[in-house]
Amino acid sequence: MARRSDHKREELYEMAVSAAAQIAARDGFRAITARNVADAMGYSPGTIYNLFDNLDDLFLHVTGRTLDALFDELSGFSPNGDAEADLERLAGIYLSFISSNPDLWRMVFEFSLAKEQAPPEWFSLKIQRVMALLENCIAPLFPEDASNERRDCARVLWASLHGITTLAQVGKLSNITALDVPDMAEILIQNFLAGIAARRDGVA
Amino acid sequence: MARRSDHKREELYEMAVSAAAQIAARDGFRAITARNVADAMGYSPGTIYNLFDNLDDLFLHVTGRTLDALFDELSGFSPNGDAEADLERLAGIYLSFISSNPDLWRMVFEFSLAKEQAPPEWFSLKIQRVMALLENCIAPLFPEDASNERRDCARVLWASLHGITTLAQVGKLSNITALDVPDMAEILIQNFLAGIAARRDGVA
DNA sequence: GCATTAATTGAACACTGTTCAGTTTTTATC
DNA sequence: GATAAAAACTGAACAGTGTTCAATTAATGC
Repeated sequence: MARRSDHKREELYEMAVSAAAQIAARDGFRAITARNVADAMGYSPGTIYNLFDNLDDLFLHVTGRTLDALFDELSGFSPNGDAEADLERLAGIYLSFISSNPDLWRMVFEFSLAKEQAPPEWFSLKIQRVMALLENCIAPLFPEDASNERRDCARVLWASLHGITTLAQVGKLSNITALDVPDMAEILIQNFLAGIAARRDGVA
Repeated sequence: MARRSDHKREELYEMAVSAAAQIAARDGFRAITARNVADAMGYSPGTIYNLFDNLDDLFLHVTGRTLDALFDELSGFSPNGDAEADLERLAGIYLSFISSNPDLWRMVFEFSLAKEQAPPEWFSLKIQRVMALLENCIAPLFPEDASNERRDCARVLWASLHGITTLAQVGKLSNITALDVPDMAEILIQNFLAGIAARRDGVA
């Protein structure tokens, strides 16, 4: 009862991550347990600890794959210079990705690493790729030498969008937040961009 | 080994909620377990199930108390009519509350109720109280008959602020979000309000 | 063919939320 | 005051969790 070698290490890794993702998508991410994933793979729990340091490590790889899927979804997008239209298109893709993978997306933020611990670099890079897309959209609103400001505004926008989506997902608040997510996103984008333009032109 | 009656029901409730809050503040909210809380109270685990339906119910009451504490903190505040200054003052109180009670605040959002289940009314009311304060701050920016729009904007602002604070707390992203929370909040508030003003005056 | 190394298991440990029969004390009734 | 009913409290129990690790087996290197 040992050493089967039906699969290579890479295959096992692949099986584990996609089994976990499937469980999360079907039964919620709390249903990802060592024994559940092992069963889905047709292996024993111990094998998972041969592939990953612990369950948190597995979670991290699942979220990594989720970020890749989002980037793939977004990579077909290219801005055409109208900041508001671009941003709303980008946000549309982003929001529909999230709403069709709610539990996978939630994992990205809820299974954070242990306190004080920085994420591995490959993980940070995955996030930066997405941020860069956003920055490109709003670039036309800024003078060329204001790259810092541009970056800061992109971050604020991203964080704000994130707040809108997470609040909507928390069932607790859904009746308070009667507006649906796309409407809220639109209000955010329109006003935030108008504000940037107005302040740039010294209107405010 | 039964029926001590050293404390009334109300006192027990109080003991349980504050023991749980203390544990969360000290060791993180994952350290709140039935046996931990019971030990801290000097009672047995079973007693907790005499007071609450289950641990989620206890969590809900802890977050209720957290919301009350926030409201108390905010209740000294009164707007003086300058929307931006008011909002930044309000956000300042809000942000400093969160940063001094990070784990308690995280609980408010991570221990959401079971899917599809609406929160009890008393819980929704606690949140609405906080929202109302925010709405009052930005009221001067809107014509009197635009109460819907005003409410929607307040919600978007709140959600956005929420996004900024949660992203900052997730250790994973703190190096990406190099800006600190108050700076991001300021960027959000300034641009969003300027946008509202500009759009109202037909500048955009 | 033999020794080494790697993969895989399943039992075990300490923990978790939750239930519930049993015990004790308080309260209500006569 | 005695007795019955109700309420409070316990601790053992159950099924689940993450994680470890000796034991077993198969593949590999020589």
